[in-house]
Amino acid sequence: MAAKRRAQMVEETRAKLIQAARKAFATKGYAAASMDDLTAEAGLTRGALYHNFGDKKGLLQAVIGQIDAEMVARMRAAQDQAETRWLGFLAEGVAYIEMALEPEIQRIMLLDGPAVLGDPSLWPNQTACLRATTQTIQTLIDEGTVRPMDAEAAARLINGAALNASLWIAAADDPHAVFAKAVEAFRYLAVGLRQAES
Amino acid sequence: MAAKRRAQMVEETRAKLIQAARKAFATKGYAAASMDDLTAEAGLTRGALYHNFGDKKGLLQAVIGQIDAEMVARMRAAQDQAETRWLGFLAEGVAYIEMALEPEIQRIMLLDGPAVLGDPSLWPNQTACLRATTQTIQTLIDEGTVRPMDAEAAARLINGAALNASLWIAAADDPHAVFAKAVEAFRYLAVGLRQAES
DNA sequence: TAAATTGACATACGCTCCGTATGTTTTTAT
DNA sequence: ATAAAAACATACGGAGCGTATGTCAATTTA
Repeated sequence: MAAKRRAQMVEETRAKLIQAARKAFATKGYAAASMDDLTAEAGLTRGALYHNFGDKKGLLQAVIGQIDAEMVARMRAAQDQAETRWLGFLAEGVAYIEMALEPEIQRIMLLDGPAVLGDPSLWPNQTACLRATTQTIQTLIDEGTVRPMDAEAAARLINGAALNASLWIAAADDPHAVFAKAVEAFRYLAVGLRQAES
Repeated sequence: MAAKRRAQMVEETRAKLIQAARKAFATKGYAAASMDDLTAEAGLTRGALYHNFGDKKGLLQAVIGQIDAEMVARMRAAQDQAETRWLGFLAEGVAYIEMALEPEIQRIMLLDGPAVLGDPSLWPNQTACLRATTQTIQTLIDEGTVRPMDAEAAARLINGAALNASLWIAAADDPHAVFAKAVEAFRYLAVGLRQAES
């Protein structure tokens, strides 16, 4: 039984560090988050951190990987409960906007992540979100709902539009009203992708 | 004549610092750019920097203000030489994508800027680019080319799409091919904004 | 024009923080 | 049972930011 204790303990400390990092990065931002404070709050020291993640950027990567997985799950959920594929695609976009409204996701995934690790498309995970959107669009192209075009290109632009919408909403005085405007504009934009009726 | 010498010298040192900062921020990134090295290359010390810009973020703001002005000028130029307003709008978007391909703009305006200063919509300048796009869209709405909708919302989503397109292109192995795909997708998206023919 | 004051910039200091190098203890392997 | 290795803590050095203080030129005032 001691054979498993080892790996389990390691997994626990990694989880503790990631959780503490999520909190610190989200509230203070990556640059202002102190590794000493961070590890202390997890009941550890910087030694554990450097042993497990190499450096500060490594820790950020781990945090991003965790959040990314959660985002994909939520996008799938939104898509699955839509009636048609097209509506599922729209729901996916709206779900993305909603997620990007959360301060934690905004700060870590949208602001600090790209600044520290470079463009998300180069990340190890390849931002699973983007893959999900690309796959959805490809399916819509195959079934003739969307014009024949590069699915990844469409996914990237759509994601970018949704992303900026979120940043806008988050900074607004009246998020609710702005959210409505953004979703309306988003639907119009998406319509541009559709195949002209034959 | 000595009355003007003073202000002129100040303006020169500010210009020197901003130029050195543009170079350093663009090549090393904001976080990795050392104020000591930066000012030394301008033939000055950190004293001048803190006196003129308050702190490191202040210097970044000044740099962003300068670049922003240049971007607006280029977008206007692209729009002015188009035949119709609608084509001018598309040209504006393409121009934005092209500009965002430049490493300096990408690093400073798109990555470090938002991460350090927060969302661009909260910047003092209010990113003049966005204003330009909003105004263009509003004109198109007024003349009936574009559906009645919130012009700023449309501008933000369009800008976001163009932005992500640029980041994608910049990270690609074959930028030229990807650029073509991105522009195609961009045009389709934009069509979604157009008024249905009556 | 001479003295005083303000402004522009340089120098010096302390503080925080990151990364690494070196221990120390517990587990795994032989 | 002893050697090796892993997990984590402790200790050290270096870099960088911001501030406080100093200095010199330029502008103002008398």
